[in-house]
Amino acid sequence: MKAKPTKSYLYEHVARIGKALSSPKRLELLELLAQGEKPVETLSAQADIDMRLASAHLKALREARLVETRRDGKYIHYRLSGPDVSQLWVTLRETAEEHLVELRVALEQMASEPDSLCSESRESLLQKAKQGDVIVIDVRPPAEYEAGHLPFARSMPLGELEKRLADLPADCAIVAYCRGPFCLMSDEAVKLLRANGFTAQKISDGVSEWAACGLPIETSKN
Amino acid sequence: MKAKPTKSYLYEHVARIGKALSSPKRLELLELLAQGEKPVETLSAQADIDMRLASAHLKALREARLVETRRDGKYIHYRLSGPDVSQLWVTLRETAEEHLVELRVALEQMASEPDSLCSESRESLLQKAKQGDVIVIDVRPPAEYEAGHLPFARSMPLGELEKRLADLPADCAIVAYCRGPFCLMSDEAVKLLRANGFTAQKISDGVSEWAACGLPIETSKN
DNA sequence: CGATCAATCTAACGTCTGTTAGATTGATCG
DNA sequence: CGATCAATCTAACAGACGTTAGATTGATCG
Repeated sequence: MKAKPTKSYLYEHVARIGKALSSPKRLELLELLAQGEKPVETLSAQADIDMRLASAHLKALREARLVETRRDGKYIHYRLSGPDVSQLWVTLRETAEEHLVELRVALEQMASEPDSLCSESRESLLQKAKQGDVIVIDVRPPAEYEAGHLPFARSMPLGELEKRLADLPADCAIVAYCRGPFCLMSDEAVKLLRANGFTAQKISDGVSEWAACGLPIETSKN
Repeated sequence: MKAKPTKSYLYEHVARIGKALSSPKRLELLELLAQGEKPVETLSAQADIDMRLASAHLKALREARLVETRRDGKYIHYRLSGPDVSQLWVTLRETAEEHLVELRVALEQMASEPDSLCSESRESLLQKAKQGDVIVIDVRPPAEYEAGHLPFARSMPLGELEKRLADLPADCAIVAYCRGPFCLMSDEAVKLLRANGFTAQKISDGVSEWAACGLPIETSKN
């Protein structure tokens, strides 16, 4: 006769996921991975931590089965182990924003371009983008754009934006987005665009938030 | 000039929520609270832990703003600070079930009545319950039923079920539910009902899971 | 008032966790 | 083959956490 697992055994397993989500660095890595598969080196650079520390945190995430790995020569690429992980991150972040006032305050203080948030609904924005009434630009690194981006969005990495201003129509409203509400790249983009006479706004959504409410995501590579 | 909070400050706040979800006992308390407001004494009894330990864990949950308190005489009642907390618990549990094989295996092993899971969709079950084609019974304690239950469900606490078998029609299919997939009460109910000649099945949903997919919840007290 | 009881507070303990830094593995490439 | 580089492993430390048990608060009630 097999010993039946106890009830607390079930909660212990769920707590494994909770533990994985209990470190700020790991959450930052998760959000970066939500932008697409990346090697450890890139992750440690983008999260601004030592590669050995990044490796340790990624090991913890892997043991909680939230991420998976793929070897490619010298590089080991990490990716989320499913779209539900990205959904979990969004739910967790939204719950934090809902209940922690300090977080909402901090978010406001960090915005260098207040009042730049596009007030439109996701659906109507999608419609306008389709009709060409607005230009939606993705200011993340090209690799992240290729891994998945909003429909009708053009890749316009923040680093190259200044050089490529001429590619944008001066008479059309521009809406920028980046990795999500915690990412400041779209904010920087709006600042730059406005300084050059463009009509620009941002949305706080990243691909995770967009996908979390059931809207489609496009990929460029096959 | 005010010092702007850094980016990692944002993740630290989200990690506060993650930390709160990183302990098995706290998760158990959260699930109990998802059934409705309860005093510490009840929580510690139902989670089978010392009241002082329960109090410590509840303090951690309160500091993460996941629960709130209300004083009523000698008793301090705890409740979830919003429906999104219950939603977060469901999302966390589902992610764990999706990615942790050990958890799925343990769940199967713990069921004393396998193959008792009702295969119907939530919507069609709701429809049948409305028409009286099935009897839906809520086998949780009465207080939890009163705090919120599935539409058309009858309160039939597990402890009183045996005495009240006569109240149930012998020719009608019965569907039992309890606190959720981790709760064994509905399983016990099915066992008891079948032993007495009834046609009985269970659903793994509790009110949290039911509400999480947008279906309505009824309350009895005003 | 003093007794009772729910709940929290405090101190103590062993354990776990995040971080750092050095050593090691494993694949690539000249 | 040795050099290089990505990534992991290991050891070590300080700090945080879960648990236990005794002391304390705060409300009720005879």
